[in-house]
Amino acid sequence: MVSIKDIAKHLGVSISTVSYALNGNPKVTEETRGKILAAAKEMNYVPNAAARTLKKRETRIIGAFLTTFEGAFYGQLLQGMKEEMNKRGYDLVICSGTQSHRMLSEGMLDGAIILDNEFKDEELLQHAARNHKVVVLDRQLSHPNIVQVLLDNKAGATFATEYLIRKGHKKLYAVTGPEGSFDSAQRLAAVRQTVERNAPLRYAEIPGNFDKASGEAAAKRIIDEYDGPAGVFCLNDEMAIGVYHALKDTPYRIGEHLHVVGFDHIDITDYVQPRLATVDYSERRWGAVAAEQLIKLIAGQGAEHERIYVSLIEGESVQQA
Amino acid sequence: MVSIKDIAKHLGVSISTVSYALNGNPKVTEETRGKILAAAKEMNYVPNAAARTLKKRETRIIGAFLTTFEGAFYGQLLQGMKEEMNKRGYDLVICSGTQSHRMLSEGMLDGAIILDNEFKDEELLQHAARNHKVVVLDRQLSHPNIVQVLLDNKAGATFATEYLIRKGHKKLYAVTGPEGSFDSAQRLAAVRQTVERNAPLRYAEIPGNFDKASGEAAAKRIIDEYDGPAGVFCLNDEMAIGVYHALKDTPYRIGEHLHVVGFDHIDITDYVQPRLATVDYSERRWGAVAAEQLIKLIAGQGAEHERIYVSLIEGESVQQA
DNA sequence: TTGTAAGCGTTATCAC
DNA sequence: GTGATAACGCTTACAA
Repeated sequence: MVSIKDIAKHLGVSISTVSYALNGNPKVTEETRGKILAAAKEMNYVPNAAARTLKKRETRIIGAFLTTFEGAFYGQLLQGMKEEMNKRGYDLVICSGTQSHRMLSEGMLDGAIILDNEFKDEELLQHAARNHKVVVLDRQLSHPNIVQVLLDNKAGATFATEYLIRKGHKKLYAVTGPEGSFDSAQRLAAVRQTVERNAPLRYAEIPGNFDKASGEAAAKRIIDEYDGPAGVFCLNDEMAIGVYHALKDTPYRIGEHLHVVGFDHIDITDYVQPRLATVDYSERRWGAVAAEQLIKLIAGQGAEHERIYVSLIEGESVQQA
Repeated sequence: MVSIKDIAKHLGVSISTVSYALNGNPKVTEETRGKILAAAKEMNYVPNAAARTLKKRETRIIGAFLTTFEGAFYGQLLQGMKEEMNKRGYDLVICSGTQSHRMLSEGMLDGAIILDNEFKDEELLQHAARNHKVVVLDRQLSHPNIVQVLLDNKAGATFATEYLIRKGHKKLYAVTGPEGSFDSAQRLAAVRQTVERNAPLRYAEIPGNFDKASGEAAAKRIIDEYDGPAGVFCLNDEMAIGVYHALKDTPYRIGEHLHVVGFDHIDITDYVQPRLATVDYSERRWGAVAAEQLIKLIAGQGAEHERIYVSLIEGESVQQA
């Protein structure tokens, strides 16, 4: 590998001159800079990130941590992050799994955006305590080096539940997310509150997992105990799609027997028949805001907790009771 | 930041002893190792990746390069890669955009998997020439440091086209991918060959872009010139979904006026009505094989070009003509 | 304007 | 079995 030392030797200048020239330091004359740049190109010089990082203690790389790469969910979010980071001279890499946590602790990343509830609070706090910067998208965590950018789950779940009630439904189900999910917990709390406010209503919760399979399972249970039309709020769209799937080979129909609302407005919701009512928000914006706040945090400019607003999209999956 | 030097000082041993202990070198006695490990934990020591990389010239991180994070496509593929890499002690990060190419050239990555046709052949060859290892999923490239793991596009496209023909369709459309796409080019070539073999047929190509919008546009054009049922092979599923969307508010029906086949078997194909016929393959396997070959390449064990086999999934989107 | 040199945190080679 | 010490490639005072 050719290093600045090689260039220096080749040109008979010192390595610091080469370094200055390469970094655009105005101390070096246009002439020498030109020569050095030409030699660098000619010799196929590429800087060594490890050496630079060791010295400067920054990589200009941000990591986004996801629980898994699977699922139709994250595209726009990541794209929003990436564009925002690139604009500001940072690169984004996407990581998943416990193994990858070392990249954070070992200093390969200038900051992290967390959307992975398997990442332990404690680990994040410890990381923050080492003066590293973190944005969390999936929990509340109080530390000067941590900023939250959270969905307005409460508003979304309230909209969805009120929508079912407004349409005259007196029997409601909520299909929940997995145990540790912050989003699920927040949404569920809002559902309960709304249900109480509109008492009396029949209301039951079915534990789900945010995946299609658990949506199907929930649908089966609902059918089993069917005694008239019911409103079903799946706390995310994937599970709602599971409900559609489960009903396919039964006499039960969405928008007639089961009135379904989802959450997330994933692509497929616009394509299923009948169209799924869901809670919408801009994934892209979510990502962009998270990126923006993280960079502010890194730059030492006061970053602030942010909330991403949501809205209800009505659909034919819910009809008047 | 606490370094091995600090630990050494704290314990009154030399830094080399600390390094040996931390790296499990059997030279150091159990006793000293124990002390050192305890001190390291207590002092909150974390190794510095930059320093290690500078010295060892390896990161044990692999990068997968994508054109974009958007689209419902890559989840299983990446998951397959990740699991395979983790098994072998490597980490995977996902990168996108030209900016991120520096991570490759600057040595932050031990290898790369490329699925991004905006990545120039020339750049990859140059990288390979520097003795870096690359697996390409989206092109053919001949170099000892480059291995191809490609979909069997030819088989898939042939299956799809023959399926339409077998169902009695005499008027066929192919909706293509973007200009530079290797997959699109290969699929299209197979379609043409199959069409020729089954002459005479009416056959037209509509340029697409592998996204929904271009599928919708294609559908509009097909409707405009409609003069009887037609078979439409969309060279990927996303465009096929676009066709579904475009027909929604028209009198034309999938499986009646337009008989549609896609490619990729993305999740949504199982959920749309009528179910979309498509070409299936194991994304997960594709990722796993790519990872496996890359690691072989890095280890200097003869890696080989691989082909990922595909199969046709029939669907109600195609009916007898 | 350019050169010298220290140092970033490791690993690894060599003595002891 | 342990300890000095020289690298790895770069940035950046400071000296010339």
